[in-house]
Amino acid sequence: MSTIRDVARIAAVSTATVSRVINSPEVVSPETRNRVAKAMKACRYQYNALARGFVTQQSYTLGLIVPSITNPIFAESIRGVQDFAHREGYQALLGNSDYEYAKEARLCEVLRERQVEGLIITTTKLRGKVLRDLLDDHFPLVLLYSTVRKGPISAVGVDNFRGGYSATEHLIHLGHRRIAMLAGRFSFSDKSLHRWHGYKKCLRDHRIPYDPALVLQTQYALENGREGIKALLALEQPPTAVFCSNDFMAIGAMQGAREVGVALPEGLSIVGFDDMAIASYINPGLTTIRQPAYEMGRLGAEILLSQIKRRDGRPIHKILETGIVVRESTAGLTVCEPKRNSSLTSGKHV
Amino acid sequence: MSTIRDVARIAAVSTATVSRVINSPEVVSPETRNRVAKAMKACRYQYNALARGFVTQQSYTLGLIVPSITNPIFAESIRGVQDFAHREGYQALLGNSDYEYAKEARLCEVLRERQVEGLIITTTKLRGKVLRDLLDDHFPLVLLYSTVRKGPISAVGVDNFRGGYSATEHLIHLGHRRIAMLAGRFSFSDKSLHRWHGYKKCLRDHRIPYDPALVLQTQYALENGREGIKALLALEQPPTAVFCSNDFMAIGAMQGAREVGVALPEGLSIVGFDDMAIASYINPGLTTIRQPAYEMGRLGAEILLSQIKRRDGRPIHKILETGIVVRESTAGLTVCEPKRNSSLTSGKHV
DNA sequence: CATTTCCATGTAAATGTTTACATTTTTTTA
DNA sequence: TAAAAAAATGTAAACATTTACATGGAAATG
Repeated sequence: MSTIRDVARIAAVSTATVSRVINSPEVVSPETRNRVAKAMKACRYQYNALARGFVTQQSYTLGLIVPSITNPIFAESIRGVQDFAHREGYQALLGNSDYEYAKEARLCEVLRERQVEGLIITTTKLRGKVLRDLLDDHFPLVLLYSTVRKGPISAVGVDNFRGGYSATEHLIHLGHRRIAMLAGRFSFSDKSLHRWHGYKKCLRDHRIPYDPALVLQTQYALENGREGIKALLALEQPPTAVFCSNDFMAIGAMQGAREVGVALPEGLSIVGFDDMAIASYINPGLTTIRQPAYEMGRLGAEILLSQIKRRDGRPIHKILETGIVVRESTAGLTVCEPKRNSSLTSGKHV
Repeated sequence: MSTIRDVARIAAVSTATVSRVINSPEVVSPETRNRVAKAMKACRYQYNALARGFVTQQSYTLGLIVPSITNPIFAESIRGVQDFAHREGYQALLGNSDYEYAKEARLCEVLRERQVEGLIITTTKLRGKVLRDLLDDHFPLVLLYSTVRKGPISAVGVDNFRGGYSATEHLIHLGHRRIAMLAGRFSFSDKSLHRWHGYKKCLRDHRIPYDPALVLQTQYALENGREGIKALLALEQPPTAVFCSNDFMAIGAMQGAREVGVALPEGLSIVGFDDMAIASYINPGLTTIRQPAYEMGRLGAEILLSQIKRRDGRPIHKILETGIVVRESTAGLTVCEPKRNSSLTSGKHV
């Protein structure tokens, strides 16, 4: 691979001049500029951005850690981050934590070794060594899908409490009283915890007793929704509606309900969280709480880059709006409950 | 940020020794090793992997370009690439081409400037300047979701022809004769082209006349499937079955069919391609051609890294197996066709 | 015409590691 | 115990750029 030196030799100028035609061509005379351009072609010169980063002490790289790249909601956020970052000349090194704190920690380490200028993390543990170390070093950092609204770390997220509240309220307005929740594990996901708080508060506001048996903590995948709903429907007093911590769980729950013969939405109303693109394409269409995933990523990148530029800035916290999207997976409580229950216990349905 | 030099000074050794305790600790005496370790702690030393890459001329980074990160099938492949790459100490810089050749070209450029040691690309244009340049420079390169089985570029993919053939054959065996295809645009996607060839060949083998009116080229997203199927169902002689170039289109087609009142699967059988995780969770479950997406990514990374290690190696081509996964979105031709048609033209259905 | 200003270019140091080679110290061998 | 071998450490150059500063010549100014 040829270097700036080769180009300089061929064009009979100094390396400084070559560097100048690359970085500020207007400052070098047209003739030399031309000569250098030709020399570059002649030796198939390839610019080395790493070497530049090495001397300018800027890698123009940022790190991005999400729990699961296979979840389209995070994929959208990744797009948001990349779109903004690319426009500013930055690239992103992407990592999956798989909702595991150890992987998150390891990723932080290798990304920092690679001199990322900042990190965007959807963290699995808000009070862990990872974030503390980053903070101690005043390392530019933005939390995504965050629940924090103040404190030293910049963060962008949505109002999960309110999202949980709206979801539950929607179900209550439809006449439901026995409302279950399929929640992500609170220990990995403070988001899920906040949604649960919203759910509980809404029940209380409507004088519906909270029944812990109706709340199941599991993981965020399709199969967890499927198994979770089966467990709930097998209860002595099964729910007539369920609020799921994300759309995967909700879609899993739909399938699980179908498998035990519960008709949707008559036999069970389901609300999800996220509003992934596919939510309006499944049958019945999924009622869900919309999160502006792309926008969250974009904004996260914007905040991070501003933070990188002026490292003394105050932390920024942004809470984006969610909204309930009502589709066909939720319906009023019409069917006679006892009947459904008795048929459920018999284990066969139509 | 403190450097190896600071550590050396504190531990009263040379920088070479510090480097040695980092890279081959066994070669330095336990006492010095200890002293150096302490010094590192003392000045909060952070290893700079970029500086190392600079001197060793290895970035331990590879570039990965996919058409759409929001498609879970590609997300799975990304995971496959990352899992293998990380194990070998590599990181991946990820880029989205959005199925646009210009973006693909631009990404190649910036990734090469960043000294990625190799590229894994799901290309949108097999015979373009991008790949030619890469090839001319003997740049380590692996094509993913590739249709090529020979030639100078390493590639891993599936047998798209056969996939298209199986999908069509399945529909024919169910009794369908009017089988449409919702295809990705052949100009961006040679995969789609090959699937179409499989589809045509299968029709011919079963003496079913090929009707170009039943083949629609569109993009790969949900809404394209939805609109596409509506166009097809509005034909004078609508299809009774449709083979879609990916699962998004198929799921979109389901929704589109529902919207014009066609019952699934009785009124229309649908076959997808990919077998994304959600395919077995929707209703009806999607019959589709399975692609080993994760494995493809993993294998691509493996081939690329082997290529990086010995750059003289012969190109490697791997064709992975697909298989049809039969679910509920396809059914035998039972309903009387004319009846459905007449009701279709009236525009209202149950 | 002498001085100042400006423009274009060159010089050389700096960035944080690794590593071939050299040197010193310790251990083994005869 | 001297010589040889092995182990531990040091020296310094190299990697591809950028950039502060220097330099020389041309244009502008008095």
